[in-house]
Amino acid sequence: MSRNKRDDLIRNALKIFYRNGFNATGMDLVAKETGVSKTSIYKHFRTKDELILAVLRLRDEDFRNWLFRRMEELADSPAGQLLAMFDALEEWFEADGFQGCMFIKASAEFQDKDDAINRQSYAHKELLVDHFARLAEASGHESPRALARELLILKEGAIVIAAMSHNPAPAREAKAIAARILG
Amino acid sequence: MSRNKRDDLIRNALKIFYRNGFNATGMDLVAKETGVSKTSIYKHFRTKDELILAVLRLRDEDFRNWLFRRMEELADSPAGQLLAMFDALEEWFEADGFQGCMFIKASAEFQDKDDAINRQSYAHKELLVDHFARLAEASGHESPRALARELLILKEGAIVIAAMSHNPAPAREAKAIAARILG
DNA sequence: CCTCACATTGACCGATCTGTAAATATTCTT
DNA sequence: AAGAATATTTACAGATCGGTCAATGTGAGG
Repeated sequence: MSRNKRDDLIRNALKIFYRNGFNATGMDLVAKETGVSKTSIYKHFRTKDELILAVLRLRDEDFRNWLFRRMEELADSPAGQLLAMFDALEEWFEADGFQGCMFIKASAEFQDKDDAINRQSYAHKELLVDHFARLAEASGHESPRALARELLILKEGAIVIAAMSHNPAPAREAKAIAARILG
Repeated sequence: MSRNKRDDLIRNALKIFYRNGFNATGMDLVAKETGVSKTSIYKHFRTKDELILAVLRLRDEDFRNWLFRRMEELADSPAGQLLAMFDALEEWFEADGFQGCMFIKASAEFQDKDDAINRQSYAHKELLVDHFARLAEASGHESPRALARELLILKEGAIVIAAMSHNPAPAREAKAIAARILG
């Protein structure tokens, strides 16, 4: 299987897991929907967990690329970008197929502290904080790390409530808070 | 089975589902750990989903009772109680067996918009908002509902990050934000 | 003590779970 | 084109899934 086909497999598996959940999705369904037989899948991933980890790596890249680029498109200054994050989130919440944060859901289903899926899910959040902290520092804020962690809390809270309520409003509500702590 | 035994069953099932997850916990395990045979369980709950709904009803009562009482114990004024919520959360995050919010996890595993489990999970959050809004109104705040929704976002964000990172710090960080928007 | 209603049980059902083995296509090298 | 190496498939294994049934245990009323 070429690298390309393997990437297609991961990308298709991502859609299925995001739509259906991890434990609720059997490998038979993954095989059927991706058009790749189970044996071939297991040639490249020793276990279902390894496939999930590969899916989460792809999701991490995709999501950070999308979010950071969108923040740049929506604002010029670092502080403006941090605020614009919530506009980007609102677009996401309104998009077809929005089902909440894949990492929160992965962490919820694989909640063992030492589970690789759990650790990798939190690593994604740490990468977000790193980026927020860089922007906060560039904007001349004192204690950029603390600000970055506060923004992460706002972002995750907005995602969780938007996903549960099927309503994008939490993006604006979180933005209102962010505007106050950024000003 | 007496009402008492039925309640015991629900309470024990709660512990198992909270520790193990919903889809990952089979009814055979529930039967074994509660000491009640599967047939007896299914006499009282027609499906696993109905048992889960009963578990979530109990959790809703338990959690709101605990949180609201703890807020009252920690502060007198309505505004003080809203701020003290984050101290109560910190205690929860530090407690043995803390595994995040059961409703967020239920919503993550049963994400269908029309799923009863999903709707009941969000209903719990709405009850929290109602209480926050009453306190916000009693504290003389303008737009108490908006403030209540903002506090909910802070609370959920703190829970999610605390659960993923196995670190209670988000409680203090969320409290710092709350102090600013309450002042 | 006997009976009847009910609670509870171990065994079981078909479906589905993750993962694998043997057999078949396909591709690459020479 | 021949043969080695690699991909892929079908079929299946053993375990577990949610849920059920026939048989047993139990307690109250006569």
